Amino acid sequence: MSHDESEDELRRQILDAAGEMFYSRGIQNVGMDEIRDAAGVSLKRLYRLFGSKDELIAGHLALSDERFHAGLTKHVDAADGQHDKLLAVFDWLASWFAEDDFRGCAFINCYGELGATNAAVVDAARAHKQAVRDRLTRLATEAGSGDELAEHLALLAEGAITTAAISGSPQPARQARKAAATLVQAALGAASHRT
Amino acid sequence: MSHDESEDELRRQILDAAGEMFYSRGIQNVGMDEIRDAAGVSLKRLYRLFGSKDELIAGHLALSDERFHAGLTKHVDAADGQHDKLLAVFDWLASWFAEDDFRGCAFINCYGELGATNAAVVDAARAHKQAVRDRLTRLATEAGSGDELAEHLALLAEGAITTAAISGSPQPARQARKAAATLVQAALGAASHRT
DNA sequence: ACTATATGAGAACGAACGTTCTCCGGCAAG
DNA sequence: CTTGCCGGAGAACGTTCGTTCTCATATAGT
Repeated sequence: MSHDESEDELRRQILDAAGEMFYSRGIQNVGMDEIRDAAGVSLKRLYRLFGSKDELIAGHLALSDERFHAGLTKHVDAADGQHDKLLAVFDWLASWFAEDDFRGCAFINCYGELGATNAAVVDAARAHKQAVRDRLTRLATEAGSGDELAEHLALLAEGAITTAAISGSPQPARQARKAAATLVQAALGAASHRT
Repeated sequence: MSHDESEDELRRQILDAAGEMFYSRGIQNVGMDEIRDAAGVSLKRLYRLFGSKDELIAGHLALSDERFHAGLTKHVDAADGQHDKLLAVFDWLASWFAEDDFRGCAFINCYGELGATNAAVVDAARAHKQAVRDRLTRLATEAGSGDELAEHLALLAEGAITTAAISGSPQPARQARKAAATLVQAALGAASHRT
């Protein structure tokens, strides 16, 4: 019952290797043999820990979601003021888009490729996007606005992600930020006039 | 040099059949044999007309682009006033999202699946998205605003497409329209105050 | 009628892939 | 040292798929 590395460490190591290849090349363009090589484990171990490629995909999406929220939290927490915290979301997008291996949203890419045949992928994508909207709703509420502003900002962020991916430029983050500032101004300005 | 059906008709017939399957199921989940069956042609004819699956993919994207612009034109032309023409874009999105086989943007789905291995797909997606932004820029200019508003509306539209696909609801079109109205108001209101 | 070309139906081929199996070496227990 | 189990390396298997080939048939030209 004792190993050189714990099963959790191995799982993480495999998900790291597989995830990077899944994201950069598309899931169906990565074979289990390549994952075995990149992770430095045997096929037997790989299948003992994950059972099937579909489980690996599910794990990859779970890890992506985790990292997404961690990165977002870090940027938002660093901003001062509830107004700025809302806009910090878009600053975080800018830094994400500037990463040299940026290739859009893992969930959207996965949805396009596998959504029609793998229900778990659709569920994971839906849950992830819903969680993002929920976070924006919380931020908007704390800033004194409501659901509607949050949904609008979510649409801007979503659009910026795919536009940045396809155009290959990080600029959409800045444009989205500017549009977001206008919407925040319109929403909070109106609210503060009322109070 | 005479056939029952012209080569152009056959090409269209094949692209229709292939395109529907590509879009609904993902490209790598559709085999050439299935396309042959659905289009009712022989493999030989299929390969004479297209040469390879990659050419079929390129043709599919070209046809998707054509239909996209035709549908958009129809909706925008039906709107009265340059202000309403800008917002008509989002009404058109709403009717698109309500189609029962709606599954997001063919270009984005294709990009996620094949972008890393097929440069033609990336080029087609980039060109398509750029063309959409150009159209919005034209509409925004005619409405008396500039590039910036057009980029912002493009981000909203883009975000609405993927959000509608993944959430499975057409509602993002309405939300995007509302946000767009706010942005248009802010941009044109400011402009008209200046004049 | 005869030849030559073209076509359709589908078999065949070669590669890739997910998954399982074989074989062998190492190691712990007795 | 022997025995029995566990794990690694990778061969093997069965399937799928893009593409090409075979062969029988139909048709056009002379």
